[in-house]
Amino acid sequence: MNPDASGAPPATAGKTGSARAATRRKARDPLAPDPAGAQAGGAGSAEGGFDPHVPNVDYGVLDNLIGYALRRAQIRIYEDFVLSLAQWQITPPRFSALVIISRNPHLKLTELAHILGIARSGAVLLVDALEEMKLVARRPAPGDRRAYSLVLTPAGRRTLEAATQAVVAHDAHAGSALTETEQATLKSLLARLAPPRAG
Amino acid sequence: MNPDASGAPPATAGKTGSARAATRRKARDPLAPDPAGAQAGGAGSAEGGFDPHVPNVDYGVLDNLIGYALRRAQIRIYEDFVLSLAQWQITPPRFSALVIISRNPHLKLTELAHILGIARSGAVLLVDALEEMKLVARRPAPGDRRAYSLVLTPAGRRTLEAATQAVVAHDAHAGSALTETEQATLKSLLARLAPPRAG
DNA sequence: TATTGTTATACTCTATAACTATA
DNA sequence: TATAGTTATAGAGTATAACAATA
Repeated sequence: MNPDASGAPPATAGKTGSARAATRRKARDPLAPDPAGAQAGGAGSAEGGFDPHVPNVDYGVLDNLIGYALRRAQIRIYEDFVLSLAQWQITPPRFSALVIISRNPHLKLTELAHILGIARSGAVLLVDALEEMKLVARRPAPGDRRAYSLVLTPAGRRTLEAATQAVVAHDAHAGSALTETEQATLKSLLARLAPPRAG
Repeated sequence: MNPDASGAPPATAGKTGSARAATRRKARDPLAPDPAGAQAGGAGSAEGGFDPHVPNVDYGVLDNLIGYALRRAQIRIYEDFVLSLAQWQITPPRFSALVIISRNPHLKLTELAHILGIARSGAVLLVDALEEMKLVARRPAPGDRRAYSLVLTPAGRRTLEAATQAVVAHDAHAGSALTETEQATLKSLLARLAPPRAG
């Protein structure tokens, strides 16, 4: 199934002495091929590449919905976000993971999964990729030989710093049509949207 | 590949007299199984089920980004949106398609694909599902025997009306913490976000 | 030759469930 | 028995490319 599952030899056979001493395999490359150009509906997003708001089309209720306006804006920004990180082979989930690991070192995989809101199995794949890129390292978790303790490598810190600059610039561009005050208003309104359901 | 590609017999062999007189096959069921409960990271969304904002976690830059606030809000709303349509087996892309077809009858498949921002092949699958649900019909396109003309069936109109009510209610709930004025402000700010890139 | 709808195929992302080694 | 990480498998969504019928 995996394009490189074929002959990839056991990489790091003998590890320092923690967890599974697993035979890490190579992770694949979410944005390497991308023969088309656009990203939104392609590999990176999966959201459904909605809505350039085609002229002379009646969008009906859709145009009255906050949710739809949100979605539209989010898709536009998301595309650009992906592009701004493409040069480092960093996808949005990877970026989030790097930031979280950076600010909360020594998380375990399960904790990372929980924070990112994904399944553990997904976190494994994510960390596999980041580890192969030499940005993140699995370290033995003190006191629990089942677990890993995730940290950024020096290269990871450097890359994250550069990527963060790009992201911040991207975000500034996204909001560039708004004043500082308006941006603050927007954030505060967004935070008050769809209050977490009680049930 | 398709779970029900096995024995599904040719449905409508002889059609009225347009397009391919194709042998339509059954479409699958995006939200029928859903053994878990939550939708966000599951089948419906694909966005990555981010971010319940776990306490005692440092989110670093993420908390300063408009894009991230947007994403967060969008995911929360999206989950709820999916749930509010689940009883009709209508997913967000299906809802959009129904609305678009309703407001712009007699679109061709290719036009629908363009409006929705998806590939033609995806539109085929989408319409397959809606047709099988008896909500949409392919009619011969006058003047072009290659093409179909998409219309809502009576059942499609009824279902769309009910679903629209649910969606509107959902949207009202999503914005319920905001005043009317604030909602208007939010929409206007969103519309000004990430202006379509010139290039 | 171009276009419409279709089909086949592939790839990404995510999830669940079973498995292992620890606890 | 429960938990951490892993692996296998499956399902939804999208895309590209090739094809038949028609323009």
